[in-house]
Amino acid sequence: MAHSDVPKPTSAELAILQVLWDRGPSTVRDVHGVLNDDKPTGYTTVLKLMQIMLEKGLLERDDSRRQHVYTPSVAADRTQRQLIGDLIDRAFSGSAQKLVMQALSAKRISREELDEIRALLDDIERQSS
Amino acid sequence: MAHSDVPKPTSAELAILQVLWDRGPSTVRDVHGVLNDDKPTGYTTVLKLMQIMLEKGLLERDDSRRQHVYTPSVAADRTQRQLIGDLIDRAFSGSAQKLVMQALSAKRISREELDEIRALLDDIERQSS
DNA sequence: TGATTTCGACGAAACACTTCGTACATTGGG
DNA sequence: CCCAATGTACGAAGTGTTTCGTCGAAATCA
Repeated sequence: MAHSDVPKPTSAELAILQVLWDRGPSTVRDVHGVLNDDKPTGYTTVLKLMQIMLEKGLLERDDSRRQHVYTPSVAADRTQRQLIGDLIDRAFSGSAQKLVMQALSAKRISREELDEIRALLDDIERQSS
Repeated sequence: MAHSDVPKPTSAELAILQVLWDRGPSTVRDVHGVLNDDKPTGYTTVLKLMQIMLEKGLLERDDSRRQHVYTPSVAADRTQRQLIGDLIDRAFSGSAQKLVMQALSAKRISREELDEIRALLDDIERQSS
C-alpha cells in the first residue's frame, strides 16, 4: 500500500468496482441489480459495502440527490496494476516476467491477442533503447 | 476453488509457501528464521499457521522425527497459476491478455526477459496451429 | 539424574471481511 | 394528509485470518 493513498480493494469490493467501471456513476440500486444477477445478495449488503468503500476512499459520491450516486475514485487500470504488483511481490518473488509467463500458460489466448502482446513487447523494447 | 482440492492460500500462508518452495522441506524453526528476518513474527505464530495449512491440505509433514518437517503439497507453479487465474477472473473480466498487458506495463522487464517472453509466445502460437 | 532448552498442541483474543436486520427519513400517489 | 415504496444509516453477528500465551512432552547437557 506504500505508493497509493487508496487501500487494496477486497474481493467483494472489487466486484462493486467492476460494475462501476463498466456502467459509470451508479446508485446502490443499480449496482445491486447487477451483482444480484450473478449471486443473490441483499440490498443492504451492497449498500453497507459501498459506504465502507466511501470511507476508505475507494469511492466518491454525490449525495445531492436522494439516490446517492457513486463513482470509483481510482481508474480501473491503476487498480489492476496495484493488484498485479501485489501478486508479483507476494507470489513471484518480485519477478514480473515469471508472472507473465505463467499467465500465458494459464489461459488460452487467441492468435490476435498474442499479436497485440507482441506489439506491446516491441514498444517496450523500443522505448528502453 | 472448483478445480482443485487445495484451497487458495491466504497472504500469510503464501509467505510460508514461498520459504518452503525456496528451501525445500523445512522445520518450523527454519521457516520462522526466514520470515522473522523480514518482519518480526512469533515462533508459535508460524507454527500455528503451518498446522492450519496442514489441516487444509496445503502442506504435508513428516513427524517421525521430533522436529516435524513440512513440505508444500502443491508445486509453486500450480499455485501461481491458481492465483493468476483468480485475479484474471476477479479483476480482468476473465481476459488473460488484459492482465499480461498490464503486467508488462506495471514493472520494468529486462531485454533478455522480454526475449524469453517472445520465445514463449512463439511456442504457444506454434502449438495452436 | 535434575535442570534447562526445544518443541508441538491448544485455546483464545484481536482483527478484518461480509452479511443482513432494523430503524428512520423522504418521496410520490391516492 | 396518509400510506406504501424507496432510500440511507447503524449496529451486530457470522466467518475467516492472524497473532500469541501457556502448557506439557521430549531431548540435551551438566
